[in-house]
Amino acid sequence: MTVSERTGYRDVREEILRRIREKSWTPGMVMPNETDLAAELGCARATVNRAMRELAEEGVLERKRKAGTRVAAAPVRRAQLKIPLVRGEVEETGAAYGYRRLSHKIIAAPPELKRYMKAGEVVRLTCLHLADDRPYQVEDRWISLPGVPAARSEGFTVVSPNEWLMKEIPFTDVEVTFSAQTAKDDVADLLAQPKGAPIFVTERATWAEGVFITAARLHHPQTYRMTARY
Amino acid sequence: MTVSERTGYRDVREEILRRIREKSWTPGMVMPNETDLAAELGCARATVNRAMRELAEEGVLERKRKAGTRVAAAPVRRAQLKIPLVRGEVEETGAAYGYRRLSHKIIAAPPELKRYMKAGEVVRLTCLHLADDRPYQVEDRWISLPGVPAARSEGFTVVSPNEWLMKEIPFTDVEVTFSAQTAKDDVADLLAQPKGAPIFVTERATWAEGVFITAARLHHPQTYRMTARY
DNA sequence: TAGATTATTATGTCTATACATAAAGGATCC
DNA sequence: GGATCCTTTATGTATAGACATAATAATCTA
Repeated sequence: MTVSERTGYRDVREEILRRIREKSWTPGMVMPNETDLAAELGCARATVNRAMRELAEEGVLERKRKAGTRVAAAPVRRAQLKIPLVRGEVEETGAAYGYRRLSHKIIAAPPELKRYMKAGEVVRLTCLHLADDRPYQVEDRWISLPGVPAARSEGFTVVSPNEWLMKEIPFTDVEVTFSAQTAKDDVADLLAQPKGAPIFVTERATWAEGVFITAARLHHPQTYRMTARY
Repeated sequence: MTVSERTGYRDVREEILRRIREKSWTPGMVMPNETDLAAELGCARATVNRAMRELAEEGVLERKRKAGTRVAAAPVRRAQLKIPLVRGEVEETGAAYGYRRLSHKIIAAPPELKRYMKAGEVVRLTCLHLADDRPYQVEDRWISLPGVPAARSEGFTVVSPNEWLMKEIPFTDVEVTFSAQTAKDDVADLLAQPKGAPIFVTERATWAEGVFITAARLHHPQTYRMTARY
């Protein structure tokens, strides 16, 4: 038989959460230190450390050297948000993905990008992403030419800027913002929505090693949903 | 002087990202195993393990036992999304937080909750959250009485359901969904928005140890923004 | 040859130990 | 009283070694 399950970091994690729910440990309260808790639960300190560290990353615990670990008093939970590529998003629904470039020009960086780059040229694109030939998303895109010189000679007629950039400069740092907005007339037309329809807008800015690469504004028809689970 | 910085997991992390950006390692490609990379970089396997594990959690790498680690081919990046309490959200802007209960009754679980609970009663609430006496968010809330019996005797006139629940049942499991919707007339009125204004809607469902606790639908005026960074 | 069995391998995790480091708390000095 | 230094403490991280486990590859068997 020899059951003898030993306590792993998941067990420690669950035990901590259980004690919080049982109110043995209440928000704001300092909990035992790693060494003591490890001794109590019969495992190594590293095991307790991993459990506590992960819970702190999720916003459940607050940790400070010397001061110890406490249950978060005003918890700001942190969820993992999956950010797929448009193609993946469309294909997951079983639909066929389609892409169409609407406009393409090279211009001086407009004032809206001032936050990201002061001077220099950008590739300015508007694109349409399709699901089974029906409009799915309208994309406004700016690509920094100082940041991505190779973008000058690319037409983006076949490959979408997102996918091209993924191949060219993978795994950048990203900032994402979501908001609900009223469709401007042109966007509403493209998405086959009535004028003034609510639009779920995703704004993205990306950097590679501190250098600004690209900004995008993605417009989804109002049925769009974004899910996070934690 | 004795500089002799030793390579920590952050260094390994950066080194991996650098090689991907340099295209030494390309998407889909199998990269060296932990043991080899540790030897090459002059650190312990556990150090490489932590770096690789975290990158896999962020969606940059894909790992499988025996098969090894590869650069994600169709990466689904994962961002950390901060989910604060309404009060914190409001107070962060420097405004004074206010709360008003609009309606309160106990009813049988409506069909919209079928996904979460089949039978039993719920506390059905609508509330208004204020920033400096101006409407900030309209909340539709359902609390499962089988899940939270104590909610039956609570009036929620002073403390908002969110905060009451936080104290009563802290640190539950949550599922969040965001969408853009058109304001229904009553919600538009409450938020002092024109009819048909776009609304950013957050839907939340929470469980504690597998038991359904509560569902909420939070309506923000269209200016609302949600930011994730990664 | 198809299917079941076994070996191999890379990741997943735990342990004990060590040292680094941030920060609280106390001691000291003016 | 208040600024400065020192000590203590809990977390943060690195390491070597061990065993567990999933999944592939190789082997054997009917």
